This record gives sequence, C-alpha cells and structure tokens, in this order.
Amino acid sequence: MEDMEALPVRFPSRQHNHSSCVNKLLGDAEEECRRQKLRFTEHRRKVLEIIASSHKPLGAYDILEQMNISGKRQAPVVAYRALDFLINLGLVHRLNSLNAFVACMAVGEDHTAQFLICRQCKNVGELNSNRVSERIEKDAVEAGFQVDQQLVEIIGICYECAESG
Amino acid sequence: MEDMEALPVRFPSRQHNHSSCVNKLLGDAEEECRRQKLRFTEHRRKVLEIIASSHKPLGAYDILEQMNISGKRQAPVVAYRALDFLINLGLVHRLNSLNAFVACMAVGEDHTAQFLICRQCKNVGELNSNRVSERIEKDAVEAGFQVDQQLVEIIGICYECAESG
DNA sequence: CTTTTAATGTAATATCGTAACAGTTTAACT
DNA sequence: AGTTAAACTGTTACGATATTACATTAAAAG
Repeated sequence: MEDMEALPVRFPSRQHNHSSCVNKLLGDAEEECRRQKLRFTEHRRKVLEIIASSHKPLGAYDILEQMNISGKRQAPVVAYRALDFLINLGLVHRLNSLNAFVACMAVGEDHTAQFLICRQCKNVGELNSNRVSERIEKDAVEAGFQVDQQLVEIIGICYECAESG
Repeated sequence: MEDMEALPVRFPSRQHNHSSCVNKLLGDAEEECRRQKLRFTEHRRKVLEIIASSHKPLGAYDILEQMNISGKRQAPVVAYRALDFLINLGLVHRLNSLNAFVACMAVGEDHTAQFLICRQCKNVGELNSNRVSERIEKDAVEAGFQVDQQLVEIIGICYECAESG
C-alpha cells in the first residue's frame, strides 16, 4: 500500500514572481541566524538574494559578477565563503552535476531533497520525497552502509517544457 | 509487500584482489567494442586499466599521471577523451560530488546505479537497486517531471570502516 | 575594556575541464 | 590496391571552478 499524501514538490512556474520568495527566504535566514546566534552579514545576505532571485542554478562566478557593489569586483573566495555558510544553514543547495547553486525551496521544513533539473529550460525544482530518501536509506543499510548524506539529482524535462513541445 | 530478492551491491572488501576484476573489465570492454564496432585503442585500454585497478575514485589528473607511457606526460584532453568514451559505453561512472571516476562494477547488466562513497576509507561501492530507481522515477513523474537520468550519490561509512571503529 | 572568536581583504595558486586545429590512422568502398 | 570519409591523436592554449595562506578588522564574550 502506497503512502497517499501529496508529494511535496516545488517547480517554479514560468509566470511565477520571484520577489515574494526572495523576501521570504531573506526573512527565514534572518530569523534562523538570530536563533542560532550567527551573523547574517552583508555578503551573506547579498549572495542569498542573488541566488533566490533565480530558479536557474548559478555558478559561483555568476554570483560573483552580481556582487559588484560599488563597481568593485570581489575575489572568488568571498562568494565561496558565503555559499559555505548558507549551505550549512540549509538555505542553499549545491548541485554537483552542474557545479552550481540554488536556493532551498523548503526552508525550515526538516526536509530531504531531490533535485529536478530541466535540461531544456534549465530551471531546477526541488522534490521532497521521504519515500525516496527512506528507500535509499533502507537499501543502503541493507547493503551494509551507514548513510550520512544523500545526493539525488534527476535530469530530464519539466512539465512546462514537455507541454510546449 | 517488499521485494525480497537480494539487493545487488558491490563494495570492495579490503583484501579483495583487483587483478581479476581488472581483467574481467578489460575483457568486457573488448567484447563490447567488437560488438558495437568501436575502437578499443591504447589510451582507452590504459585509462580503463588504471581506473579498474583502484576502487577509490580517481580524478582525471590522477589518471593522467599514471598514463606516463615512456615517461612522457600526456595532455589533459587525452584522459578526458578516453573517459568520455568509457562513460558512454557504461564501463566507467563519474562521481559528480568528487569530480572523479570509478569503474563500473556491473558491466552488461542493464543496471541502474547508486554510489556508496565511504568518507573514511574513500572506497566507492555500487548499489544497483531497482527499488530506488523506480521510486525516484515514480515520484518524479508524479511531480510532473520526465526523467532521463538519475544521479544518486550516498555518502557515509562502509561496513568495514564501521566495524573497525 | 581587553580578550578571543569570527569575518574580511587580498594575492596567489591549485584543480578541473574544454576549444581549436593540424596531422595521422583506420575502416569502408570502389 | 587506391581513394575517400570518419575516427582518433598530438599539441597548444585557455577557460572555469575552487582553495590556501596570511594579514587586518569587526564583533561578541568575559
């Protein structure tokens, strides 16, 4: 018997307005930092804002380009440091197959995540299927392996791209 | 009700002897190339041999170092070309989270694969769980996504490392 | 208000991967 | 065999991604 609850998935639709999710994410970040007594500095805010403003994954150097506050180009390490921080906080995810970064779409939900990467429009969605993560966990354990972290990236075609041919 | 068949998994044990699996893989490669009328050139053979001789993932430049036939260092592109070929043939897998490569442990079995990466001994095992791949496929489809490729990398501690503390 | 921890600035460098193009080998077909 | 087309190789250069190291500054904790 299957679990019949709705499967949580976020795939950004085409006409979707980013500004609300950017604001939500920045708010969540601030709150989370306050709670954990961490510093939500300008670099970190800026990087999160840049990533959240795009549902296409951004490379570190793309982000860097948009960090030109006062026309001055930052060193790569500046972006990487902020990214590390945000990833540890669970606000940003890294897509290994693309060497790129996306904002988390399920902040604060204690979620597992699988990434849906559309190879046509390049948008990335986040699937939060506990069934998938539990299946992986179980089978790994059965194979004698103790799981710390799961990286699941699914490449294909999203609904909107499939519809429009 | 669960599928009770044994879960196919290959995790290289410590005392395991590589030479037999190297030979098997080279044989499979030759046969597959003959079948598909592809050329199993010296570079390709050498790269496959190098990868198959290690169950730790190797980076492209590690492979390159070992390609010093007659003391002459090859250009990176030489390794990458051979790797592309072997990956397309399904003889080698790329681990995106490590930018590294491992030999396939289930050649010719029409398999799906999930990788078990031990963060202690750095060995990599291959889990071939259709339950995992089917669960991913189903949930992605339910989420409106058409799957072309799945990348599953599982990071943790292998059985032998867990035992020895 | 001083100590110590965390974050920043800056330069250099390491690591990973590809483009472009000329030359050579191999396979396929007269 | 000789010709042609396709695949592979050699070589150079470069692009893209990521980290180390260390001096300086800012913030939090006592």
